[in-house]
Amino acid sequence: MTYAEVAVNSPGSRSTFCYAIPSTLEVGVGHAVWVPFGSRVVQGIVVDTSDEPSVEAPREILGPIAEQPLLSPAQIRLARWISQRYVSPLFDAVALMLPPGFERKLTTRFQRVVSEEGLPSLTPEQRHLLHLIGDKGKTRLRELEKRLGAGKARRIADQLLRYRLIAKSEELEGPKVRPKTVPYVRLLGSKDEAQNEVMRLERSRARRQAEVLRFLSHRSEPVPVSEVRRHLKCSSAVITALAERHLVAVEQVRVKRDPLSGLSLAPAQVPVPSSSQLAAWQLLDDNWDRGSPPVFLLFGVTGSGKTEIYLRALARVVASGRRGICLVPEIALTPQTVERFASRFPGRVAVLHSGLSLGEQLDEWESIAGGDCDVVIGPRGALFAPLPELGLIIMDEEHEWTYKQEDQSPRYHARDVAIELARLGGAVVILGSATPDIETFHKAWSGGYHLVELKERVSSGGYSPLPEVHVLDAREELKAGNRGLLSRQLLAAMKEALGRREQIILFLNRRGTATFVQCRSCGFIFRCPRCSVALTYHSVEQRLACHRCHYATPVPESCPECSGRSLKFLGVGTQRVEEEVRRFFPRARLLRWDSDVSGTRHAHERLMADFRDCKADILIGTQMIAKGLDVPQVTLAGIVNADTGLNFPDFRAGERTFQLLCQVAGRAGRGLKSGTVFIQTYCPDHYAIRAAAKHDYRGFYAQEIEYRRRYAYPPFGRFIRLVYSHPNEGLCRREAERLSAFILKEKEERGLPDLRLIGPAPAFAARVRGRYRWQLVVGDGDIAELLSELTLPQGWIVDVDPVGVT
DNA sequence: AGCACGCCGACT
DNA sequence: GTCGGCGTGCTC
Repeated sequence: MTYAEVAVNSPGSRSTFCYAIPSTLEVGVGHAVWVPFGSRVVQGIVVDTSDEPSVEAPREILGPIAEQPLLSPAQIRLARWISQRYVSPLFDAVALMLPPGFERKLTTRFQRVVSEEGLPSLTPEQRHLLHLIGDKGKTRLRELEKRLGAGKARRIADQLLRYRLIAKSEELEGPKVRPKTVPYVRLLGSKDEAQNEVMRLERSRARRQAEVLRFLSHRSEPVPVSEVRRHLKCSSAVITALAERHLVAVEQVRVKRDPLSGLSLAPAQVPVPSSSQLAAWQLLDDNWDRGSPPVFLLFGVTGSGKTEIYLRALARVVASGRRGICLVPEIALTPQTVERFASRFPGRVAVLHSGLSLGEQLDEWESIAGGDCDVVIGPRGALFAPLPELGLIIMDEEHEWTYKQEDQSPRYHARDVAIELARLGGAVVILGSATPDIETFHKAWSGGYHLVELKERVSSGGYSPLPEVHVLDAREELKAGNRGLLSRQLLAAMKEALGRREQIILFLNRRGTATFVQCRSCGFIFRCPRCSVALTYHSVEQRLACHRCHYATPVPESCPECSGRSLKFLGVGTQRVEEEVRRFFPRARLLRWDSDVSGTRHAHERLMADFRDCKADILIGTQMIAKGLDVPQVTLAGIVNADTGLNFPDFRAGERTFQLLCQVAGRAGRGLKSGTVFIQTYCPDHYAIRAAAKHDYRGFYAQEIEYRRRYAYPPFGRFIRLVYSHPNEGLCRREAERLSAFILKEKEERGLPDLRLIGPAPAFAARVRGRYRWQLVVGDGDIAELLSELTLPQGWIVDVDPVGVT
C-alpha cells in the first residue's frame, strides 16, 4: 500500500494529511484528488508519497480530479517554500498554481421531508424558514443565509433538521468553466460522392442542401457552421437535414478564447538600440549565467528604454528554447506594453490576469501549459503560470507594492518568490525600476545582484533631458496670504503653459483614507507624544489616534506650537483641486482622473486617449497618473502636496514619497519640449524631496539606508505583522494581549534579545466589517519559525514583510 | 466549512 | 438537574 501526503482545501489546515492510495488508482505527486475530510469531501493536492503511513488509520483517497498531475515537483517545492516563508497553509500556496476555476465547493441544500402543516410547537421563525424552503425542490443554504443572516439561518435549519421536518444534502457545484466549443461541419465520404449527391439534391429540389454540400466539397477541412451559414445565407435546418442524410457530420471543436484577439498586431521590427542600451545589454549578456540565481537590477530613469532590454532578454531566452514571464504592476494600466510584447513575439504571448473572463483565463493557462506560448505577461499571479522551461523572469517597476499580496493568504511578495522560483529552475531574474526598492538596491550595491544602469532618456525625437524641478515652500505662501491649494509660482507657470497651448498635469498624493491634522500657519503636525508617529484623524469618534501605541486625544482647537487656530485636516480630494483650478482658469478644459472616476479598464484607456488627443488642457489625478501616462505634450507637472505620503505612519514613507515624486517628474517633458515640475511642500528640506528634485536616486539611497540601519528597519531587520480580528472588542483585545505575553515569554525562554514587539494596539483599520482588529508587530528574532510551530487560534492573520508598518 | 465537545443561563 | 445557545477545536 502506498500513502500520500495531501494538502487539503480546508481553511486553517497548515499541515498535510495522510491518505492511503487504493491500488486501483493511479495517483502520484502533483495529482489533484478528492478526499474524505471529516464528514465532507474536499479537494486536495498530493505533495508527497511514501510506503509508510504517517498516522495510524489513514482514510482512502476517493479518486483523482484530473488524470494528469496538475503540478510539477518543482512547483510543489516552490509551494512548500512559500508556505514556510509566509506562514500560510500549504494548500493556499499550492492554489496559486492551479488552473483558473479549479476550486469547487460543496453546496448545502435543504428539502421538505413531510408536508405536515401546523405543528403547534413551531416558532414563527421556524415556520418562516419552512415556508422559504417550500414544498418543491431543494433550497440552498446560501439562499436562506442571504435572507435571514448566516447565524440565524443555520440555527433554525438545525432545529428543523432535528425535528426531521427537512433533510439536508451536500452537492458538488458544477465546474465553473468549461472548454468552449464551436460546431464544425465535415463532409462524410469522398468529394466525388459529394458531387453526385449535389446533383441528386438539385434534382429533388433541395437547392439549399445542394449549395451547402457543394461549398463543403471544395474545402478539405471541416468548416465552422457559422461560416457556412454566413457564406450561403442558409439556416441551420439545412445542415441538420444534410446530417440526417449522413452526408455531413456536425462536430464540436474546441476553440480558444483569446484575450489578445482584439489587438492589431503588426509584427514589429527591432529598433536600433541607443549606445546606453547597448552598453547595458552587453553587461547583462556577459553576466547572464553568473549568480545563483542570476539577478539583475536594471536601473534606469523613466523613458530610458528598459522595455527594449526586456524584449532582447526574452528573445535571447526564446532562442535558446526556453521561455519567460514578464510581471507588470497592474495590467489594466499597461495595454501598450502588452501590445508591444505581442507584436514582438507574434502569436506566442499569453496574458494572465483577473480582469479576463474565467474562460479566457483557463484557455490561456492551458495553452501556456501546452507549450504554445513563449512569453507570459501579467501581474504578480502570472508568476505561477504553468510555463514549461522557464528561463527568465522579468519584473517591471519592481519597487511597486502591488507585487505584495495583502488581502489573502499566502501574503507573498512576488519579487522574493520570483527569485526563489528562478533558483529552483535555473532561471534568470531581471528587476527593472527607475527608483528601485531600497532593499533591492542595497542587495545590488553590496554585490548580491548585478547592477545594470541605463543612463539616458530616449524619446521619439532623440534624447530628452530630465525636467527642471522647483521646490516651493508652502509656508511662504501662507505668510504671503495665499490660502489656496496652488502657489503663486505654480499658477503663473500654469497660465504661461496654457497660453502656449501646452498640457499640464496636477498630481495629488492622496493615499488611502488616512488624514492627519496640520497647523496651516506653522506647518506643525500632530504627532503621538509616545511614538512621534503622525496621529490619524478618526472622523467617527472625532479623535486623533496613534495606531501604534493606542494613544488617543480629542481634536485640539489650536496649535500647541504657535497657538494658531487654523488647523487643517489634510487629505484633500481631487475634487477640491478641480474646483480651485476652475476658479483660476475658468476656460481651461479639465479632466479628473482618480479611482472615483475610472471604474473600468476601458475608462482608463479612454481618459488617457482623450488627454493624448489634446481634448483637455489640465489633467488632475492621483497615483494613477504617475504610472501609465505618457503624453509627449505635457510640459508642466505640479505636485499639489508632496507631504501627504511623508506623514504616513510607515517607515517606508520617505521611500514612497521619493518614488512618487520621481515618477510624476518623469511624466513631464517626454517629448521635444523640455518640462518643468513644481513640488509644493511644507518640508522643502526633507531629504526625500530634495533628492527627488535633483533626480538623485543615489543621494536619496545614501541617506535612506543610514536611517534603515540606525533603526534596524529592512533590509537590516524584518517585520511580521499579526492581526487578530473578532466581533467582540474585549475578546479581540484580550487575545492580542495573550499572544503578546506569550511571545514575550518565548523571547525570554529562547533567548531572543533581538526580538522587538510593537503593540498590541488596534490595527490601522481598527474595525472592518463589524470585526474589531488588533495587531502585534514583531521585528526579527526568527519569529517565523516560532509561529510555524505554534497553532494560532483561528482569526489570526500572519503577514510576513507587511507593506505599511510603523 | 461542518461537526463534536464543553461551558453557561433559563426552565422543568 | 437538563436543555439548548454559543464559542472552540479538529478533521488523515
